[in-house]
Amino acid sequence: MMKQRAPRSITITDIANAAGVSKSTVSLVLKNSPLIKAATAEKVWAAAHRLGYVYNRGAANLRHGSSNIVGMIVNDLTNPFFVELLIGVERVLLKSGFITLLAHTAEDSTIQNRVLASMREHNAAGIILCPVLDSPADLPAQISDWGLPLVVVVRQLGKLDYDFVGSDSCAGMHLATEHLLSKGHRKIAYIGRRGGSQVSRQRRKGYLDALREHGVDTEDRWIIDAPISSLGGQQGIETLLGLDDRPTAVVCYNDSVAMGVLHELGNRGLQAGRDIGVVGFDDIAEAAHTNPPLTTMAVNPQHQGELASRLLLERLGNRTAPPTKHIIRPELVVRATA
Amino acid sequence: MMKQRAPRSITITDIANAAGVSKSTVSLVLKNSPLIKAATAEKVWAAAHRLGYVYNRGAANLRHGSSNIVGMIVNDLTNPFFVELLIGVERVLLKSGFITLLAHTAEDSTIQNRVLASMREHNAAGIILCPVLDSPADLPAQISDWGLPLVVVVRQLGKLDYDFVGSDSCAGMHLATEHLLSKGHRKIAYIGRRGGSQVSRQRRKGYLDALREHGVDTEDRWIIDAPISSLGGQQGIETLLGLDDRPTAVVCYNDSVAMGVLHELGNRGLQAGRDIGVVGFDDIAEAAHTNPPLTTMAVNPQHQGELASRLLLERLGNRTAPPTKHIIRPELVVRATA
DNA sequence: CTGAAAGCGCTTACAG
DNA sequence: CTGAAAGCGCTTACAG
Repeated sequence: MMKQRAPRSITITDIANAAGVSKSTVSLVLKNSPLIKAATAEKVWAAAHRLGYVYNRGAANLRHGSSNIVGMIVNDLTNPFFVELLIGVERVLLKSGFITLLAHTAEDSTIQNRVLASMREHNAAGIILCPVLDSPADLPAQISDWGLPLVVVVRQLGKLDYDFVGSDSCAGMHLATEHLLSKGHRKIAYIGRRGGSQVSRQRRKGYLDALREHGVDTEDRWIIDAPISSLGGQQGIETLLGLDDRPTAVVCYNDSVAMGVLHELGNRGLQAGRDIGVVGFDDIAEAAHTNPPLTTMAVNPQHQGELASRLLLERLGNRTAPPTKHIIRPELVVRATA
Repeated sequence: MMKQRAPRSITITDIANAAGVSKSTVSLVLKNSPLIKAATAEKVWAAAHRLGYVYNRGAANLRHGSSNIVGMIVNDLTNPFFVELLIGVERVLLKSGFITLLAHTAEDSTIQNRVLASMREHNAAGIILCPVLDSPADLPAQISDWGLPLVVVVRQLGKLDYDFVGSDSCAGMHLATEHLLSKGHRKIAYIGRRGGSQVSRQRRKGYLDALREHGVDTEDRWIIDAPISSLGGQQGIETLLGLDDRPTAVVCYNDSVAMGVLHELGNRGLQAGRDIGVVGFDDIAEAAHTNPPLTTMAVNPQHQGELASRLLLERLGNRTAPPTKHIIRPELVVRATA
């Protein structure tokens, strides 16, 4: 393999000279303009290939003041939910001729700000943002004021006056809890974040509402404040099992938490579905392959990713249309844990 | 929130006018050149902030013929191994002022080619590539010939005459198999791809070598050809359990496969570690939280990602240095499954 | 210490 | 149907 300093690259001027036409003509040919005579176009293409021409998208972007780069900002790639979301986003973007500038904030708002600034400097065509937990409510407005088309995913920030794709956490948890209720459970615990984000509050609210509507009491001790992760699930179920008045079922903030619960149950020789009911939220791909397979609420993250990209693409076409919201209604997927 | 057409953006010319200096001076100030008098610099910064200036990195890149975009091409984000790798890559790149253009090929070489071309058009500073399975052996040479600095990760392609970060699959599987041997197992199966990539062959070779060296026979039927996924693991162990002469342990191509095995075992009321030995490969984060916790070979994907970025950064600084290879030696992590 | 000028590689009116 | 010219926002010698 030859390693070498990148030689001065071939430009449309080189092609123009080689083909005996003007730069303008070359430019027109490259974008398949119908203005150009077929014979001329052929000559130009031939020269371009012969010279090994590579289109310089940066230069073109500078000239016409736009770009085909979309910034995707994700807070937690450690959670498969967001990976599936990303895959959905990437797929439709690529198909539409866009390319994805990815940033992972790891729930750190300093990184989020830095990354946003960087995407702005790179003149991104638009942003798909899954904001970090403590994002200011006016972040969407701010980004819009920069002139950057934006779609927010998963986590709502303040009032929904921007394009948004997410799921109905409250309705989902309501359904999940009712499923447990319908299976005869009356002592139903919850593992998730107590305070914090809208999503957290909505999910807990769905759980609480369902219990109340069915006249079922809950113990405050059964509502566990734990990190949103497999580890959080482990700790949560550990606490619950240590109680003298144990719940018979538990609804988990999401599948990651539920997987932690399943794991800890397994450690203790207990089995979800037989010894204790467990339901998750998200229906990530692994949920079908846990042990035992997880009953959960499907929100189709990949589809949400696709929706988000399409929304952004539409927004690119019409900057002044009123904002669109896609709120996925979660669907119960009954497997073995409840 | 005000939605509006992006107004003509503020440029250094605007700042120059506002601050009463020349464009050249503004440019120098923006890059903190020591040439400029402090008082002048201050005046310029003030004007820049007042006007809400945003640096146009594309224009700068065009002018000085470089960029701070690094292309990262990943074949399977569905496998947490690659996500951890990506996180490592992203972290050091961001810290060094670079930004990651991500592409997910989903093991499709058409997408890989398209994405490579796109990154070239975007004038990426360099590429970190985890190639799809059927990539041509001369792909690294080709990319280098384009003048694009490259580091290949995980999967070696042809001869190693390029920067590379990966792990020693053969040694790793050798260790994994010896661990099982040391636990008294003599009937040891393997679940992975039979043909295919270098990595596949190396892993199988490590397994076979270890058995041979210890004078232990294997049955051809115990070497299962299965997809590299949780599902593949399920299918593999299903086949093995259906045999009249069952193995007592199984070494898995990677943790995803092992997790499938664990799951299927659970379905049948069997327990890894007690009823059958299981060892994985990669030590992804979940491996510590499977049920039971997975014994596996640690190769620290996040660290590999960091190494890859650093290698690329070094390569950017010196295009002619001889290629560097980092081959991680896998380490046995004994947990509960063997 | 600062400014005038040229140019990175492209596109876009405008002529003809 | 094609070409000459201007310009996107920046940086880089070169003067002074």
